[in-house]
Amino acid sequence: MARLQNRPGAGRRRVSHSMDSVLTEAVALLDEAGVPALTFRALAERLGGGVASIYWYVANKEELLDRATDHVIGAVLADVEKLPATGDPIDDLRAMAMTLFDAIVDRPWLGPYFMRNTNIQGNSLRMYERLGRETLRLDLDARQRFHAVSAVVGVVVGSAVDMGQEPPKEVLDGAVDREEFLGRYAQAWRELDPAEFPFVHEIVEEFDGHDDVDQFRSALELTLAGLRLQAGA
Amino acid sequence: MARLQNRPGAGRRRVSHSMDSVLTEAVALLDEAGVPALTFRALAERLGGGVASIYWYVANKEELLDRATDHVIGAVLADVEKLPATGDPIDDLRAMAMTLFDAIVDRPWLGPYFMRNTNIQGNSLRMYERLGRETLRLDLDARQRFHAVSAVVGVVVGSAVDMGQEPPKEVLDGAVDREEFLGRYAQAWRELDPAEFPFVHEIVEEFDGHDDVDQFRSALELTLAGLRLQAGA
DNA sequence: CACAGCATCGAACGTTGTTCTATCGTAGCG
DNA sequence: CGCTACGATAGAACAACGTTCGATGCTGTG
Repeated sequence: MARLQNRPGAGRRRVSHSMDSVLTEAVALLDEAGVPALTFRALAERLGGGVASIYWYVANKEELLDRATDHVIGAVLADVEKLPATGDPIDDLRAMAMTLFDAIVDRPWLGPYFMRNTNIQGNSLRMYERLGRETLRLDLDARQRFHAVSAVVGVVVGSAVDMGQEPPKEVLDGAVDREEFLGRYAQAWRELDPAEFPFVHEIVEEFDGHDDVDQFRSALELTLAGLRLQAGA
Repeated sequence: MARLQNRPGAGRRRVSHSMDSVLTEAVALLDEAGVPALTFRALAERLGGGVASIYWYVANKEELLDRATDHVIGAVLADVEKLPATGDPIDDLRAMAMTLFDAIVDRPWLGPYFMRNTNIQGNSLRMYERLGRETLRLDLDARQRFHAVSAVVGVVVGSAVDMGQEPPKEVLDGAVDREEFLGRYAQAWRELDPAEFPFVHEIVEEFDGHDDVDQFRSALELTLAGLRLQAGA
């Protein structure tokens, strides 16, 4: 029996891709089941082509993730630019941060990759610029402006990472919903010694069933209040 | 020739471990070269034993990372508890957050895993309690306290994640130092169109050679200022 | 029609987390 | 002293992954 070894490209119908189709399908996989679902094999199957072809468009998986991230940030940037200006830079900053956060709520996989490599992520850089431009209207020096934007981005990413950590996988399967997952945690907290954990007992009812968006908004509000104070506005 | 297949445990001298030795060596690997360096095979070799033995102590890699994280957070917690109380809860909160952040600066791999699973991470939970206890002395309601601690932890983790992202690997190899790595980024930014990126140009000199600790401290200060305002103190 | 080079592809490689099953070593017991 | 049960250890095998290799198809240009 003849060995058909090392005869690549024989038999199968060829398929032609494009950077855009690669990223679109990559994002689709990420949306469906997060980062673990984005494998070169799964992506190739979805594109109807071979695994190695993808390497013509991206050098490695890291670049694939960076480009996929920037791909969706492009749409978010468009949303941000459509936001009406209120005249108050801090109000505008809040609106932009909320828009950005909403996007990450929709796509929890975004969190860890957002703003990771502005060389590749051109839209992320534009987003950074857009946020920073608001600080130009505040009475701050360059360093304060730099730190202010870093702080706002930090709040967004910090909350996003906190949220984005996949619940062991029962939730992804749909076997257990988020509510129950949180509830189990809360129950474990309630059973702690109240003398040793007074604070945890104080807030456990707030934690149980809490809304991530509320949590984020509060954190953002604290930062913005501090910023307003700093700018004397 | 006799096949020596499927005769495990034959020949090699047996080694006995302990939860503590497993975690200590795991942390050593993480400290040396980050998360990618912590493989079950590398860890087994370091312990002088077999790969599968580690699975008697932890169910999987996730749990290994959670336990390793909590292992070092235990030491940080001890540092935090040694901190002198100033009488001002917000000043104490700042000191604790700084201590926590310093630990993450020393061990960048900590960032993404800190506070991930308080079921396993008992020390992280105690740290959370410790931070929260300061808010009990502020004039806030339970929800505000919950959000305040979340915000502070968010700032720490957000900055830590931002910092912890391994520079492509030239820096890890020591071929390029952090200074030059930042400088290259800054250079790329300087070459952008000033009309399109006025903010980036405004802050590029601040970015170049900036100190992560400064950046973190500023973000923390904004949050704490907002908190002080909220508590009316 | 030949050629160049862009784009695609199957197969193979090395590494990883994890599981399977066999084995060792000792504490308890008669 | 021997036997047994069980806590603990171990090598080999497996499936999945990212990545590389070299060959092959396709298409526009001369």
